[in-house]
Amino acid sequence: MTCSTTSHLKFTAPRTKMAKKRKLDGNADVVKIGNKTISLEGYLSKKLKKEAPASDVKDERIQNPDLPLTETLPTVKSDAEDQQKSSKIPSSKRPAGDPEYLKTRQSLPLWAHQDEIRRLLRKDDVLVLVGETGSGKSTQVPQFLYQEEWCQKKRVRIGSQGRAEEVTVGGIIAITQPRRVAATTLAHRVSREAGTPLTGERGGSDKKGASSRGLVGYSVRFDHRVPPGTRIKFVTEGMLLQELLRDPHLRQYSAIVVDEIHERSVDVDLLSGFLKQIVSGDKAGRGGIPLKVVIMSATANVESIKKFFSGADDKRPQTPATQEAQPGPSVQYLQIEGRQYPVVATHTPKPVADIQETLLKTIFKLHTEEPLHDKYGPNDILAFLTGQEEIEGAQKLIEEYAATLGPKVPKIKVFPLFGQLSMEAQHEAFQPVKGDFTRKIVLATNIAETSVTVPGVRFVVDCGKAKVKQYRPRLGMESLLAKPISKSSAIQRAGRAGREGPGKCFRLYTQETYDDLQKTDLPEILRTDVLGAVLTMKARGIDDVLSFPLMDPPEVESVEKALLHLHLLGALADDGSITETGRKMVMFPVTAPYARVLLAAADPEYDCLLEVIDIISCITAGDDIFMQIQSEEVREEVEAFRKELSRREGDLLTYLTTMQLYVAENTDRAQWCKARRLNVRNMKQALNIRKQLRGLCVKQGMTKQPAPDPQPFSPISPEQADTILKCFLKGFALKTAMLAPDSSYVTAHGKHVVAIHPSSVLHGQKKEAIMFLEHVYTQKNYAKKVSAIQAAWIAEALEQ
DNA sequence: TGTCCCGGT
Repeated sequence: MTCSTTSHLKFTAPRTKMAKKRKLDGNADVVKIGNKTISLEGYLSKKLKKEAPASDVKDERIQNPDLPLTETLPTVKSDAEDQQKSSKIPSSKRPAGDPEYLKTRQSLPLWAHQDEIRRLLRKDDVLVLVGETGSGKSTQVPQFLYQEEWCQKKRVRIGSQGRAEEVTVGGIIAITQPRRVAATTLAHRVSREAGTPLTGERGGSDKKGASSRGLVGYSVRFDHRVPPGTRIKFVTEGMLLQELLRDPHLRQYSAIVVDEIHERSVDVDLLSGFLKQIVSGDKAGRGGIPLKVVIMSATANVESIKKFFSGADDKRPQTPATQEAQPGPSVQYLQIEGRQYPVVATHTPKPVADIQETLLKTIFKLHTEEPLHDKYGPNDILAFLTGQEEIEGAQKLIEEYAATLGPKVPKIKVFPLFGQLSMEAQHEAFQPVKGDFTRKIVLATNIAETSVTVPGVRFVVDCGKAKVKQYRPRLGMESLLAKPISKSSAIQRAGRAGREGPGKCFRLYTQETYDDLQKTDLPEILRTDVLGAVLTMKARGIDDVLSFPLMDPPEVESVEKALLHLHLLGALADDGSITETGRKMVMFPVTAPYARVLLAAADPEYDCLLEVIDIISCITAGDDIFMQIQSEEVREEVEAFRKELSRREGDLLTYLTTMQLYVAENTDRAQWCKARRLNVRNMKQALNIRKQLRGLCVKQGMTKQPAPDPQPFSPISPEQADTILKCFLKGFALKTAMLAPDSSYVTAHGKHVVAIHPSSVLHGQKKEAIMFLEHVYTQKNYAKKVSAIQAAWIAEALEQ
């Protein structure tokens, strides 16, 4: 047999070398790593190579295969009415936009639809807009609308004759985003397109450009740029919910554009409910001026969303309130093509037994058969896996096998990509790979599905699963397990191969498995503890939370559990109305139990507010400020440093010591973190949260202005430690466990066996009783953020 | 005795 294909040649060359180098029991097609043996035999042979390709598996073209890929420039015909309207605005007041960007804007699929969008919103108040990836909806829609007549600021009289007041309504369009980076980068992009500056903290407190007016602004936590004259404001969903506390009628806005609604965060579900109430209400709170709502989705299954806003879907129990509700508004609908290259998806002919093995084979088959570059750019590979452990295992396998390949085979560089990775390590995965003769392979979790875009990707490998957190209200705990993804998620993953040129997606599951996938993911509100959602509603004036409009209402039992829990925390009175305590709790950007602990800490009985703020700042800053240590050598080295941080009372006091030493360190905090393997990004975030919480507590009169940093470090006494832990029990009385005779921990509430998670400083230790802030089922029932407490404290805490 | 999908106020 002659080796006629180059790819085969490429593989034959390294085999002898690999055999020499790795001494693999005489079988060159076997890779042995740890206790795992993977056979590549057959797969790389010509025989199988003829069978494997797409001929015997079904192909599926994803997203507009017929779309012309050449950029067409539609001629824009503005109608007479439009020209007349815009000519009334003095040209000096009409930002023309930056001509440099005009050509690019005109090439967007959305550009040709701008008159239609304006017309639909003049007619009705709600528009559902489906625009697939690359349509330009997030940047263009607000620019099309802000000069509309209905979008101008107006003075109106509000209230009955006796106590009428004149207020300003409208003038600004808000565009909500699920993530901070999206809100800030979109704002920068639109301000450049508009040719106006994006400067000024809260309308101009910084020196440079403080007085310069701008069209575009943004507002996310810890970062606000709203120049005077802002008409288009990008915000996170959570930020707009927060504004809703102060201004229930959203009076400063003429329109709210809800972007990426298909992601279905709890925040966007709540926001949709409030927006539905505003658009279908009597508008008295806005002086009769309507609020326009544009709902934007990247996926086309919006039937339920349309029904929700038009009121045709009333799933709520029939109560006097729902029966009297007015008929909903009419909802306009528009679908716009995306600008994606076609992606061909292939499925495996048979179910895959070993994901790692099939992943390795798929990647090396691609690597040897496909060119490194083509006219569209690099041909890199992005693989979707479930978690850190799987990614690191796969990386090791790929690197070991790649090292055995001969000099004629292109090199491979593997980049892991998951949330807990440092900023620099994540950044590396986005850079073009160094060296012409190298292919980039990114092994990612779901972070690459929505949160970040890896450039250069033309091949996607999809394992078909993702880890999903699910709350179990009956058990009061959550699970984090790998589950099959939805069809919509599979399509989204495949689409990542078609951003820069025609792509291919290799699904490591069968066509049949794909066909059986759920159409969409379960929205977060059905997978999470609704405690926070219920408190959010109560604080915004919703008395009967069960009749609040939600696209997917949680089970009544879950809501009732949350109401009881809030009552136990003192946020709700016996009649279900919100208490003073509850109103104070929602002011804090932390979950209800933490907010309760903050309030208790200000009580003279405990008097440990600054300490509690330090602890809560560390906990809510990210997954964990302590990074996991891989190798044994590093562990010994780091343990020496970490010893001075850890406290025998457990994780909470360890966090406190860490924060106190961190702020006392005044030479090189980054280096200090590095030596202790602390996540620098999370520590900086913790410091931001600490500053915000301190500010809020001062404002609430809970404490006087704390002394500025750096303060000298003085360790907490055992008595003070007891007080702090008792204070945390005010929020976490139910999350406690006692040591049983068989050395297991049994929870006080529910009598479940829990194990102390290996990330805890108390892992492997036996204490009389423990308190834990998190309860997650993964491999086992794990207790996380654990502290040692006295058994007597549990009864004491439960009595209150 | 051995570990963590992604976001957000």
